[in-house]
Amino acid sequence: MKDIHYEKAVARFLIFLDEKGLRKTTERMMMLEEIYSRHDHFDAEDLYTTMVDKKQYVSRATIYNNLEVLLECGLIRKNQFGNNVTKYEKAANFRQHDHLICLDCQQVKEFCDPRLQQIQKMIGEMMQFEITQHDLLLYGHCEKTDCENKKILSN
Amino acid sequence: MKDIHYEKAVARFLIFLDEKGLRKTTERMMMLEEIYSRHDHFDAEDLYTTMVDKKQYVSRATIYNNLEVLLECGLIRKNQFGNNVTKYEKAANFRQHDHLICLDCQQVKEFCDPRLQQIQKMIGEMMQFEITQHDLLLYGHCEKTDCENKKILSN
DNA sequence: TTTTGTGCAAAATGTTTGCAAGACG
DNA sequence: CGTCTTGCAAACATTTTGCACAAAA
Repeated sequence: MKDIHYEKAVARFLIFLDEKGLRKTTERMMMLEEIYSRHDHFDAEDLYTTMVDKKQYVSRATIYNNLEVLLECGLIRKNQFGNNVTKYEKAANFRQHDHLICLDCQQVKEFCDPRLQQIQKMIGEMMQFEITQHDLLLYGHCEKTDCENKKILSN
Repeated sequence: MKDIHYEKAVARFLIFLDEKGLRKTTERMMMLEEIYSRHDHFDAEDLYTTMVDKKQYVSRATIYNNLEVLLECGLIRKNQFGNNVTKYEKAANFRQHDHLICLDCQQVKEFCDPRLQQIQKMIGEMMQFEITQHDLLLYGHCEKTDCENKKILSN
């Protein structure tokens, strides 16, 4: 749990809070710890319920507020996989990657492709945009035998 | 307005409705016509208000229902550009394209890159997914002089 | 005439906001 | 202490649902 990524994230967060004149609150540190112990794509409600279950009491308002702070600090990444729910994942120290979503069982896999950086650069020049980030979503059907039931899961 | 794309869309829609045993209602045909006369990325509410303004009375429930039908028929495409609003655009007879979004003024531009098809194919084989579609979002800052004000527009 | 589709209003979902009370610096 | 942050509940925005009535086939 207390791995190197988490330690680095804490350090970075503290510096960020200081630079922005924001306070180091228990809630913020608890959220960072919880997020860095997860390996999934979660939404605000997931985070809220897990934390409450673990007796790490934090209100929804605080969750929403600080997801914004963590996002601005670059410690988490925001995603939307086709439905209207905003999903997050920890971000620092990990390679840029993109997502592959199964339309039947909603599982999300990750992959990397270096060509995307080239595309991003080329399109930016061509369209006269300063592109800061990309997000490639591939949708399809996975090969799990128990998938074709089209179960509706939340992730 | 009554261009070739629209005519083809109508034909395709009628066949689709017939095959699925769905009915050809006034509301469905009005929606298709309105959508094919637009050239933007709109949401359910945009469509609702425009149609009501034009005295093409359709309820919100009907809008939502039939956006699903049109989507399944492949006549429209669904998008989410970072906020929690589902945007749509007409789809038939147009080349696959992707989107470039300005984080300041929210304008959306379109582009094509053939390499994406290759990436899609390769990743599908590698990850053992049958990939049916992709969606590449590039985010950045456009070069409009009046953009940096970070105006909040809806599109 | 039999269903499917529509419209309305209520409910459900996800997120934001206002404000009093609490905690950080 | 002053101010930022939290927690609660109410407000909001978007989408879904239940049901009576209308209209395709």
